[in-house]
Amino acid sequence: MPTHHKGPAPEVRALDAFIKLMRASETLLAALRGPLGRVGLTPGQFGVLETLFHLGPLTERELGRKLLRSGGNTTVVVDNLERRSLVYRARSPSDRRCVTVSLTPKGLRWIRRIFPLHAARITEAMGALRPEEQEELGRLCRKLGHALQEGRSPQTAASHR
Amino acid sequence: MPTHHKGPAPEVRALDAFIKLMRASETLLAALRGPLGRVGLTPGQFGVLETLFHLGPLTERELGRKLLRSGGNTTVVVDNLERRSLVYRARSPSDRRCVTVSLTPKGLRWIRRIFPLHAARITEAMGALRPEEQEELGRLCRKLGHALQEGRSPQTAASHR
DNA sequence: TTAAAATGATTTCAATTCAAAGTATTGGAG
DNA sequence: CTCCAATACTTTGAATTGAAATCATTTTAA
Repeated sequence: MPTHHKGPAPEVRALDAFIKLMRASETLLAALRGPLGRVGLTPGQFGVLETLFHLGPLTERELGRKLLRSGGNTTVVVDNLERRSLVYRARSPSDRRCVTVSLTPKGLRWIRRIFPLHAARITEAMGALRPEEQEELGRLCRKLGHALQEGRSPQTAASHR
Repeated sequence: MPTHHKGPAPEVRALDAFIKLMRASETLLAALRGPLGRVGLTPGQFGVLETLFHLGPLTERELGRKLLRSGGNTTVVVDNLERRSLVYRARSPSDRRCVTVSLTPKGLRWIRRIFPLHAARITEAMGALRPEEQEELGRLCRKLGHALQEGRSPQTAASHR
């Protein structure tokens, strides 16, 4: 059930690939939401914890940029994690505009416990593709994503580096 | 900036492909949200209009299934479109539980005008990949998506048939 | 036929999300 | 030094979401 659109071949091809890409990512996300929800985390919250886990404390701005989320959204998600004592904020002494977000000991324990399960689930899901296929998929997505960021958007903007 | 995770090679490979897939689809979606927003439509609303445009009137259930959205969500999005007189509901006479959603003349004009622009924008974005690459990407995503739906989820579930 | 189960839609609730406006802080130009 | 623009974050408003509960209707089974 690809595109139901009639038009020039390049357009049909592009729409077709686009729809399949969207469906795959939505289906994948849906498959992960269930298990994550069962431990009481949303994908957004998990993303924050995971990023802090792998990269260490970050400012909200850096977090939002890594996760491709707007600033306003980042604030809210961090709010919700802070309410549950999984992360804490500390205003930077050098630049008092910045807020550094860090994992609490509780948050660290949490993500240490959850992440392996999450990784295993992703590995299982991606197992539908052979190793070379996974690599090729990654390569194509990376190429596409990078090309798009050269003509980027306002607030969510991902300046490189 | 791939996975920052150390682990068995298959796991690193899967996580890496996963992240790139997610980023590509999110970046793509972000690139389309701006223009769509400027004409006053959210991606969800656009999805409903487009689906009705290409497939004709559908029940809410069918709509939700096509768009991989929960029933509750479908109701709300259709509510919002109905408020703007872009679609209308009609209870099915044969099975009075079902509600058929159709485009109004106004909705039809709207989607006829918007869709070509949207398609052009997608075509342009996907232009970052060569034609064969687009096809390969589509193939891989389709394979992945289909495999996932064999072990699906509850309410959004995509029962085959 | 009647009771129970299943189905389609809706409502409710909490969280996410973006955009846009607002606030505090910093750093630079005059 | 004093504004002023840029930066980092927060708030507000509207829409999207999924999950779970509810209601009406249909179908099935006893």
